[in-house]
Amino acid sequence: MGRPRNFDYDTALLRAMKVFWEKGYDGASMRDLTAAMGITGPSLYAAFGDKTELYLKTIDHYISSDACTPLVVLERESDIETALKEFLFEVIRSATDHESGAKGCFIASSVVATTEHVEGVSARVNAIMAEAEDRLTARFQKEIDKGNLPQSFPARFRASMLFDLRQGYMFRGRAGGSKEEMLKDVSERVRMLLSA
Amino acid sequence: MGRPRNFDYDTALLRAMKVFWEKGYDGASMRDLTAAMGITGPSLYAAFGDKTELYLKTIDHYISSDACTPLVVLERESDIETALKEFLFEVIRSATDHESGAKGCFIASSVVATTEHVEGVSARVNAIMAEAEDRLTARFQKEIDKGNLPQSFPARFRASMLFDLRQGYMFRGRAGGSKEEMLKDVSERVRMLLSA
DNA sequence: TCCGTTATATATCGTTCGTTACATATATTG
DNA sequence: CAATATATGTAACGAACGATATATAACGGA
Repeated sequence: MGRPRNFDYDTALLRAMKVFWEKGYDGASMRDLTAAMGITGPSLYAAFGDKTELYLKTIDHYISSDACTPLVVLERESDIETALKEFLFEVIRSATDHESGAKGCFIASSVVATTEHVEGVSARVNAIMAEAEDRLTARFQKEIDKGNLPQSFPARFRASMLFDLRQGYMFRGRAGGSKEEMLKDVSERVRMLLSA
Repeated sequence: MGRPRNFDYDTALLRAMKVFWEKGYDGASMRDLTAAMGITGPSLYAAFGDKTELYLKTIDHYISSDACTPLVVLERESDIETALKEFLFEVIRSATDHESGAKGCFIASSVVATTEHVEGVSARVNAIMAEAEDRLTARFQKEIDKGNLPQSFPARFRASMLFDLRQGYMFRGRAGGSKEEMLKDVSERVRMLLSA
């Protein structure tokens, strides 16, 4: 009941995320946000709450969509070597070619800077880290259980290596590194990750 | 000639870095900065220029001191396995125990967010990345030349792996990860980095 | 068709922002 | 001891900040 809003909630949220991603929490002004979202201040407050609430909503959106895309790819592909390559392809793609136009990783490049300063950020960052490492570990463990991977390194160890390599790619993307350069040694990285 | 300043330039710069590191460029207000530096606004402007100039000076300071400490350790130690371990120890230490009290890496956790938005940042970030990768590569190449390291992976490849692992540690540090947890698998990471 | 409800647009609130005049204090130089 | 030069502290500038009061517009239900 009542007058319907004449903007799309998810589209507006995505545009807000792009602004926070590129300018950071403090660098993104309400005027930047309303301009990018195509709505007025009161509409923003009515739909998303204040600036901090909007910020947390963009983080939740990123976590539940963009951040897990590489994980889905990794879990879908049965061959571990192919799975790892496609995981890294997806990581590199999102670091350099995100649909929003922003570079790097929203969490690693922008959000993490506010962990101590904006309430609720730390919990979200730790949650997504834990989930990612668990799912990466499960994928390696599955391969070990099938006998396709030497036990010389534990699954959790390979997972944390892969997770940290991801941060490296995200840093490179944010710093302006090219997709082509990052793609160069994916095969060798996979070979090292699977080494005995 | 003229009245001497009654604060220490480098000490004030270090305190400014801590503020930028923890709060980011936009999150750090001039009042935050002057309070932490123990000086007044006009003194800050006279000694360091405006906010952006001060910011760039803190970046230069970090690059020329903190950022290269692990590299120095790596180059000093002759045994490659020990060198890599101590490099990672130093990375983990600076990610979790920096004298300023800030967590993570100033560049990776804060500065990189402003690459597109603050003039001069991008050039500095790219310069320090290039230097770091060159010095890491040189260290691995030296070992290959001595015949202590298989040529199965090129020196530059091992270097970029190590560099990206560093970003992972820095991310963990910023997110509140503990030193002890990070130290756990240093030995195994070194083993994998030296694998054939 | 009128009412209750929610969204929208305009205008503006008080606060904080980065920055700077201005006057004063403390050094060196002649 | 002047004269000059630089640093300091106080106070305040205009601009931009996050947030909102108010009035109007557009829907569903009675």
